[in-house]
Amino acid sequence: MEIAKAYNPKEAEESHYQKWEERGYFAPEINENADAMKYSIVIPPPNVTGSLHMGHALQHTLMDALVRRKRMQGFKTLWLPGTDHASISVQRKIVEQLREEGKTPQTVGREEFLRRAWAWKELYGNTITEQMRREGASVDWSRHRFTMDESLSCAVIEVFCRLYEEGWIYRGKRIVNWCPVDKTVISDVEVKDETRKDGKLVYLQYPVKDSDKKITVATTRPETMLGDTAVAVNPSDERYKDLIGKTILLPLTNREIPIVADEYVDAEFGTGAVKITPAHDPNDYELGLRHNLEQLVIMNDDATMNANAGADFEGLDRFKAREKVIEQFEELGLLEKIEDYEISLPTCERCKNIIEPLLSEQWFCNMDEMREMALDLMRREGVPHFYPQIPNEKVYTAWLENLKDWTISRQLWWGHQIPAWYDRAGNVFVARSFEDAKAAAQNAELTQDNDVLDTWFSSALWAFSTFGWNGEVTETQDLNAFSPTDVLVTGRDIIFLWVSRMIMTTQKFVGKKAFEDVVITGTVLGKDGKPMSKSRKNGVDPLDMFDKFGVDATRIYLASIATGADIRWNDTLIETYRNFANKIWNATRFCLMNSDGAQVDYTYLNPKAEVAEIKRLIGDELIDDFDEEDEEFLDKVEPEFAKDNPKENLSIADRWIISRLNKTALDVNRALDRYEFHTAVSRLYHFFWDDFCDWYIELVKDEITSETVNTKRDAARSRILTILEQALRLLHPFMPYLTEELWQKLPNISNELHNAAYSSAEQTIMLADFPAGDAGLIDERAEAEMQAVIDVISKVRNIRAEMQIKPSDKPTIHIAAAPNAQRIFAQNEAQILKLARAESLVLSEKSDVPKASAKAVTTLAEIALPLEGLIDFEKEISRLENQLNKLETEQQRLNGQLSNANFVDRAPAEKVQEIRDRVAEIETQVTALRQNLEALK
RNA sequence: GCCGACUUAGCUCAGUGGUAGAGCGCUCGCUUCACACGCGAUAGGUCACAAGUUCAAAUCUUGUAGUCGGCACCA
Repeated sequence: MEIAKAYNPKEAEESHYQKWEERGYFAPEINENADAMKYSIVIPPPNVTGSLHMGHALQHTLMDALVRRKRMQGFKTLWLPGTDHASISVQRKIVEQLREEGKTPQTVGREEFLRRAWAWKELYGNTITEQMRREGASVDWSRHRFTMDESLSCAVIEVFCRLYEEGWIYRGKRIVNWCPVDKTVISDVEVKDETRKDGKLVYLQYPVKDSDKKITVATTRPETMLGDTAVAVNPSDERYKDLIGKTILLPLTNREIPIVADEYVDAEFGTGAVKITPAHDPNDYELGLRHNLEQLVIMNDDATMNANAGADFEGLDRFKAREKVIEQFEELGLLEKIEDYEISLPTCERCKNIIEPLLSEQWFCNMDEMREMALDLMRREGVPHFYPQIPNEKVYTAWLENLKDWTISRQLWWGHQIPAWYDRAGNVFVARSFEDAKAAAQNAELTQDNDVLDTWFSSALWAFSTFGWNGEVTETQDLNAFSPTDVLVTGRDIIFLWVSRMIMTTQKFVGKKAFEDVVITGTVLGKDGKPMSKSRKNGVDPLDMFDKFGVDATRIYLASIATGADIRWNDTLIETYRNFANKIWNATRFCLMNSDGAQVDYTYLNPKAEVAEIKRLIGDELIDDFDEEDEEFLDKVEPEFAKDNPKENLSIADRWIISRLNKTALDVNRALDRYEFHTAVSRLYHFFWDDFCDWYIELVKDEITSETVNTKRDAARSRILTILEQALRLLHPFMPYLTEELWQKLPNISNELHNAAYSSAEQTIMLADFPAGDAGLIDERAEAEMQAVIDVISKVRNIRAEMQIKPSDKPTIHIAAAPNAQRIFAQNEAQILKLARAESLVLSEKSDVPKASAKAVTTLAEIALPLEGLIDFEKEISRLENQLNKLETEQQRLNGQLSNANFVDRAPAEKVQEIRDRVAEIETQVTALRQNLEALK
């Protein structure tokens, strides 16, 4: 078989996804087992305006790994994809489009605006879904949902109406967060405080009427003084006591405003006197209500001043107005001072512009009932389980406990229009349809509320609206089959915006938990350690990474990040995994180049079958003496048995790699069960590279590449192929393309390797059974023996490197060891000679070699390489001293512990014994090294 | 102001009580018939600092410093 020398990701990425999708592997219906357990995840719906960024790539990688493993394990698996309609983003695009044509939303009207929005969504809305195909995301496209789909929209209407009818949703006039650029209100969670060191605190003097006194107030927003309707002081503040009840002549305006007393004012802070602007500040608003103050709105929706600000200011932008107010105060001699002041500015999370607190009539949702449901779920069942639990669970519950009403209306057109109608008198009729509203209004003439709902209002229903719940239909097959979902994988930034709200609404409307577990990923930071952003230009486009390193390398790199930890983007790390992909490719290439006469066949890998076969062969007369645990006995019968059964003849190396493989499989499964993706990746990386490539392939290489055709060689070829096949399956959830590409090339692959739930599907690694790992195949004896062999080879290599022995020089290796250790080395003589590049192996119980030898010790062996003429005695002495030093340091430390009576008395006996054993080992080695050194000196 | 996280090799990061780890980089040697995106061998760390608990602390407790995050406040 011709196979390229290096892995070319593009080739593999082109062909497989389409097949997987067309053949329905992503849909839960592929599962043929009627009793299969379900496994479901809903995707955090990306913005329909968006394109894939690193955060998506990370989250999708983790979700896909979870889903692919569960699918391979035979679960009826659904990963449901979708997009949300992103009110503000789309609105902004269409406004921009209109502006280029010299039009505005108002001139074209709502209908035309929405027509354009839908057209835009049709044209560009698939960008991200196409990119997800590139990622290899195994989502069920047949269940793709969009938040403005008809059924999901019905769900929104139903939920709004129910909450209204129950009194949770109401309309009212409040101070809200107004974004003057997007010209809409946004909710508290969409406001981001930005600390600015260059703020100014401006001290303004207000003259008191019928007095020559002035009151000084301080403000960071001087322009709002145009909307002041009072000055407040603390009632017990001696400085101002006599002024309470008097009147201020508000400069720059013709207005007179009262001086009021209120406990809210902190006499210690600033001047102790506060200007009150009820229509432009939440605290002032509350205070204004208490004192019955006028609420004077002085700004337009674009944050320019309106007529209430006075003719001098009308039309001016808020910041221009600020300058002008300061100038005029200065001219009037009423500007006391300006101080530098660190302030935190509320900014719009999306457009970064400064939010203006503004008095406005909006729809709100009181969350008290739903909040209690969510808190209750956490208190009683600990659901959802956050991964990592710290600090996410605490952040989540603390936020819920302090939850305020949610501003749900938006002054936008793209989205779910609020199902509220008004008659001419301004009476409101909330209803599921215009007809219902009209009936309720007794056929009065009605106009619908202009606003739409917050996009997050519909996203909040995602955990059940996606399964068909729409208010009218409240039970569907999918809802029963897949809800609650098993896990939600998302970013820290939307715990409040989305996760918590989804938990609350699902609890209230379906009476279920939305999901059991929540995995909170960290943030992928730019190379500068800051969050990636367009303005910083530190972003890394996942698609560029796919092109440069391949999808699989990018995926497994992302999965290698510790769960929940932030990671600084680093090209050299992704290169590691590109190299890893190439390593897998080449290991497979090697196996395939030597695969004549071989096939993937699990009967080659089962030492248990071997034992059973031995039992059968040795017959009845010996069966009574047979003991599986009796290693001596096995040693005796194995060679006999193997003579006739090359298929069942497992070497120590075979037993070792089988043991390592099964440990790996167990570890990978355990790690993924705990969402420790990085642990799983690390185990796979080191198993494949270190155990399989560096050792196993090298150990069996001679046998496999032998040109002598015989059953023994073919058995060895089959074994390595079978190990490889198992490794590919373990890697598949992280590296879907590479593993499918290679798996399909293996000989004797068929759907018989599938999990039982997929026996009719065409052969694909996607549906192969995921290795669970078999603790019974862990062979500690083989691992210890193999380790002894590896130690010897490593020590010899070390001597060779230090003594600068040419690769072509092949010394003789002398090993002094106990008889049973000698047996191990004898059994692996060929491998030791090859990997240590030696001519011959001499085994003995006692060391007896020429003085001109380089030496080393391992746990089980004393090694000597006679190097007549090659040895540099000085170098050898320092080499041995180096070894000795290390051992003696350890010896000292351990002896220190053992001589501590407290340790021996109080530490677990097991631990003490462990250390005693280790000391004994060290002593043997130290003695040998000392003797060697003596001999040299 | 409150709460929390982090500080480990030159760099980026794993590691929740018992011999300090990985990848990259550095040094040395290899065109060894899968792979130079490779192979082999080294070097490199008072685990931020201080005190405490413990037979034993990178790991638990407290404090200090620095970095970052969330919330509150923001006249």
